[in-house]
Amino acid sequence: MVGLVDCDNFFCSCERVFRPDLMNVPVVVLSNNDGCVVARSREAKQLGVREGLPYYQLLEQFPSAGIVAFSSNYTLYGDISGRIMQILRQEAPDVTQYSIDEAFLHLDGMDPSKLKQWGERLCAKVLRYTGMPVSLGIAPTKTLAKVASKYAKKYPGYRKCCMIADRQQRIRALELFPVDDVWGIGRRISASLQSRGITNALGFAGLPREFVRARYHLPAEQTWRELNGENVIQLECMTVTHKKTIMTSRSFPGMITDPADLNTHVANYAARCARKLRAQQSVCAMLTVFIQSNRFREDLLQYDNSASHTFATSTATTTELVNAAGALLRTIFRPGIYYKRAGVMVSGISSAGAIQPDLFEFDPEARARQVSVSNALDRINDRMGADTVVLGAQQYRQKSADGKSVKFVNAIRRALKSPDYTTRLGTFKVG
DNA sequence: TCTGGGGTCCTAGGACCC
DNA sequence: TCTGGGGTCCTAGGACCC
Repeated sequence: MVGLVDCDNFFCSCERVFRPDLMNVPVVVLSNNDGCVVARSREAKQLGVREGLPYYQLLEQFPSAGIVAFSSNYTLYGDISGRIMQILRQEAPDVTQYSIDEAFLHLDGMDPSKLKQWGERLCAKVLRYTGMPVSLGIAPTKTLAKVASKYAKKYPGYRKCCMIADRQQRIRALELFPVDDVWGIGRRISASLQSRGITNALGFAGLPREFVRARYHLPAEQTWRELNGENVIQLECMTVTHKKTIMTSRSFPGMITDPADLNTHVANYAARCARKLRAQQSVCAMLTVFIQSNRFREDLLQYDNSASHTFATSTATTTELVNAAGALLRTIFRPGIYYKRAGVMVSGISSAGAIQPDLFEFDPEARARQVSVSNALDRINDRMGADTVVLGAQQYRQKSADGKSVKFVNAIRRALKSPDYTTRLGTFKVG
């Protein structure tokens, strides 16, 4: 059997851990720049707050609903996630973290007749130790465990743990389950199924396998098999060791026309990619920069372009990535465009221990210097706080009104951020 | 005024090879 | 008028996920 642990309204629940006064209050968490709603508490969902709703529209549509909004606080969420995973690893034989708020439990070898009770106790323990409500679905396959976890979440009678053990329970569960809620069935396939009159998961599972394969391709066929009780999605495959691409991108609070400003953003994204690469002991062979205008402003000239650079020798040093990104940006920058978003992506990722040096251009001493500079940056920033030391190209500047002085500004708007309760004692007051 | 960010895998089609 | 066949690799785009 497989278990799926899923935190209830994860980001909102994290905010509530240190704000128990919000326990029955509608809460939402916003994306970067306080742009859109990315998480909603149960109360907010009941009010009809859609996922992805722009914050300004939320204010317009729910002026007096008493909704409390937070900027996203990924430091807090990551830390709480780590604490939950730690408890799961203590209690379950084998755990695969699937996302920041989900983990699969490999439950072979455990007594099936005791799994339900064991699961209830596990969820209660996570709640007691971390303050986070979690739900657990147990079933023969991962896709069915996902189904079960949604029932566990929805109906209090399950005491946070729902198990699909035999054929009859499976049929019943799928019959009452909307097909568009099935893991692996997205918007497109769901729309196509609806047009054929298939609205629940059982209808999908009852289609001929060959038809599903031909019409919806391999991933949907795997979902079909999983719903029919065949375990095809392997836990091992999902154990993410090294990411194959790494991306850092942002939308800007306003719009940008100045190439120097744009360059500062791109330099920071490149530096962040370099940091992420080093964190997983990797190097990249290729770097891509992309810039975009504001797609919501149809009255403005639209522009969307990207360019890539291949390194002679794979690298993860901040200096090399920032330099390459700056050079690429100069090739695609077009004056007169109001830029809204930019990003840096690195790919061709391999292990830092197995670098293939370029035959003609490789300079071991220069490389060693770059690597030690990057390592020093990491050590300082780990200890003193992110972005304590950055390259000159990464500095955001804001001139004073008289133009005589320059100060640093935060590029991201996070006006409603909660304190980093669990990781930075100095940032909030007790009591 | 204000509209998120970061991934994975699959498939089709073109480039290229012998 | 005639102008092969079979294979691999790469890339862009689609679909999905959280």
